[in-house]
Amino acid sequence: MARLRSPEKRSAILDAAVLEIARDGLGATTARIAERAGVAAGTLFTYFASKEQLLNELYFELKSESYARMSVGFPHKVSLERRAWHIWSSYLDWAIEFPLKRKVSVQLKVSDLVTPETRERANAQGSALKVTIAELEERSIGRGLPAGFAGAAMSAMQDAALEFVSRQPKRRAELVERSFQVIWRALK
Amino acid sequence: MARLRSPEKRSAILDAAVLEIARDGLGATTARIAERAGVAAGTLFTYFASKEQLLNELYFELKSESYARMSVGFPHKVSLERRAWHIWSSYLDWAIEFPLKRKVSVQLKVSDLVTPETRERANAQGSALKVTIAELEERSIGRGLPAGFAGAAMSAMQDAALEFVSRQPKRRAELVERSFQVIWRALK
Amino acid sequence: MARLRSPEKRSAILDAAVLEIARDGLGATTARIAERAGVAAGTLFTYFASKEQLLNELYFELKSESYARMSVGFPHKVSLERRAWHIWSSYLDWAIEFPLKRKVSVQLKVSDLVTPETRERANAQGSALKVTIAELEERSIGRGLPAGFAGAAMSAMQDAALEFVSRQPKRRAELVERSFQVIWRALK
Amino acid sequence: MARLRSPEKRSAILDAAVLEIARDGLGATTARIAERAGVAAGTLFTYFASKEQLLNELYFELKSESYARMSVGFPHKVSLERRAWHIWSSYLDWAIEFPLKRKVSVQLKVSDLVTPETRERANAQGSALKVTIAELEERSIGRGLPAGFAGAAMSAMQDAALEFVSRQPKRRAELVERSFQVIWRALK
DNA sequence: GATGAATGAGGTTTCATTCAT
DNA sequence: TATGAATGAAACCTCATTCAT
Repeated sequence: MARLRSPEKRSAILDAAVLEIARDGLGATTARIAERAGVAAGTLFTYFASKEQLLNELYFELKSESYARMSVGFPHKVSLERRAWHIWSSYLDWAIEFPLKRKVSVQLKVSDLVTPETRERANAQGSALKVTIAELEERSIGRGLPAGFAGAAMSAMQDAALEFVSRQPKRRAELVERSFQVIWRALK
Repeated sequence: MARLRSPEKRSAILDAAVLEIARDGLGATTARIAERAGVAAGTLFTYFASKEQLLNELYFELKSESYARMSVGFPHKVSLERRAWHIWSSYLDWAIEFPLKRKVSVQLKVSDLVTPETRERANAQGSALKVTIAELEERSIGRGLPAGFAGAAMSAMQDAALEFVSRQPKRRAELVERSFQVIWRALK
Repeated sequence: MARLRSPEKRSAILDAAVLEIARDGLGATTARIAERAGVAAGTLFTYFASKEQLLNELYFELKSESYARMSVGFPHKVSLERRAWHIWSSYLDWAIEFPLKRKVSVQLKVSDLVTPETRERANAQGSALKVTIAELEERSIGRGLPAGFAGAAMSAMQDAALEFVSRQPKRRAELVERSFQVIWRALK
Repeated sequence: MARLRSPEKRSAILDAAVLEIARDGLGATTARIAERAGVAAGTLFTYFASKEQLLNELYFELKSESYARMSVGFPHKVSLERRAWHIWSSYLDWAIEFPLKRKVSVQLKVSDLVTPETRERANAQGSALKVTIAELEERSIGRGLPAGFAGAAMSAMQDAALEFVSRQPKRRAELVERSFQVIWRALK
């Protein structure tokens, strides 16, 4: 119930959780997570009050991490297409580099263990991208689609693209680009 | 002759599983599933050898059902766009009508409990749609995208669309149509 | 609860029980026994009221069978040593010929599932051998050993001998004879 | 440091197992064993990975204990007969003193739950007795009996003797001695 | 704070037995 | 009588969480 005596230990637990959940699903045990993190079973609970809380924090961290990646070097002053491309490619880079993190992120997203509050906190992280997303949204709305649809569509299409990149890693650069062309044609 | 294994009981168990998994995730207990199905705890195991097998069969059934819905009244001889529209709208109709079934289907898809064999068997069900999908595929391939990408993209975009339909049920018809326009523009 | 519509079926169940118990111990399931016997699970219970009763009857049958083997061709009018040798060798012949039956018989003997009544009924079968045993007993008693000791000692030594015969089947005849010499020297 | 695994608790579980198995056979439940040992059901599994393992360790401990008893005060430098007598009487003392332990030991020996590895480990304990046993063996081998037979014969005869001691406890000392005379006459 | 043994509710699955067919 | 699906108690074992050390 206390907090953060050692940030390294906290990170170790979260990293271990990714590996264990990737292997065993959300049923991954706290005991195994702790063991892989190199801490005792009980220690886990000094950093996270419960397994559910651990899972929520993990979701938040993963989302934060991917948003951070998209924000790095974000080109604020270029054309909408160039900015969309930045989002598209930098997210895919992250997802390709850390496939387990992405896998776990998806599992958590789909599950009911992650609370609405956590989802909201997580989404709030992407502030750097908001202007760009907003511009895309306006176009969508202009076509009668609800707010948020453009972002959801991009995200969905990225999931599809990732499937194929993971099967043909050598065509990675090409696939990332071509798939962007598809979504861009859809949204522009 | 003794009592025969009844298809109704099997269905009751599968239906109950949908409700319980929708509420509790894949951790839903066999005891509760059995109870909701109106059978004894042990009876569940005369119909499904294990919980894992139950889950696999459930995935298969849900996929079959959605494919069946798309196949009903499929217009084999109309334009590609009209056929794509049929698939688009009939799947969304099913998903909107049975939101829990779709939710559970997604949970199962993401999980590792569903074996590759089951996934393959399930996919093999959609034969009626193959010609149409194949035509869409050809276009994708023409643009340097791998086989299967068009189908995956449609499926991903449908997931996105569903989010919004569930939030604004009254705009259902409109949203289904507009979102089709988006994906069609992307793939055509 | 009824009885013996078909003696063949009864035998088939008992035979199947031997095989299953030899493999799985007394925890062998009635379902598997029935299956191996070629009858339905429920049928077993028209021949034996309960698993416990089946086990008791099985013990009785196995004992009867081994006693029967010892009684066949029993030489009533020869020397005590020759009669003891008949008992010794004919029992070992049976045990060597049906190792699973002997194994199961031992498991049952040691267990508490077999009631005193069954044990008594079973022992009562060996009437043909009584005169011989009685003569051996007298000698034992003469030496201050209690009634029954000679029989028990023979039986115990046979168990020991069987271990070795099963490991070196080729020396069977020799081992049977030598071990008899050992016990005979002890009891004569 | 956390609580350490306590040898007392381990012993308590093994002791409880003896009592429960003596009463209910190998089907004795882990829950009851734990309860009688005064620990929670789950605790049993921090000391023994599974019921099967518990049973194997129990067999080993019981064998060790009886070997230990035979080794105490073992007279290495007296005649073979005197040494054999020591083994004979000290084992019977142990078996008479702890009839349930002996009963359970027999049940385990007969069952297939005890692995060959455990049996071997258990037998390896009796090293102090090896010289004596070896001398007895030589005599047996001299008479054409296989190695190990003398030990098996003694053991078998002890089982027989125990039956009678348990029925007539008052004649204990006498029966132990007389039965030794029987086996000694057989083996000398 | 860190540890890991202890807890005990609860999970999946088995199985002897019953009973509708 | 024979069948085998149905039953539900109970078995073994797991695991999130607590707490003595």
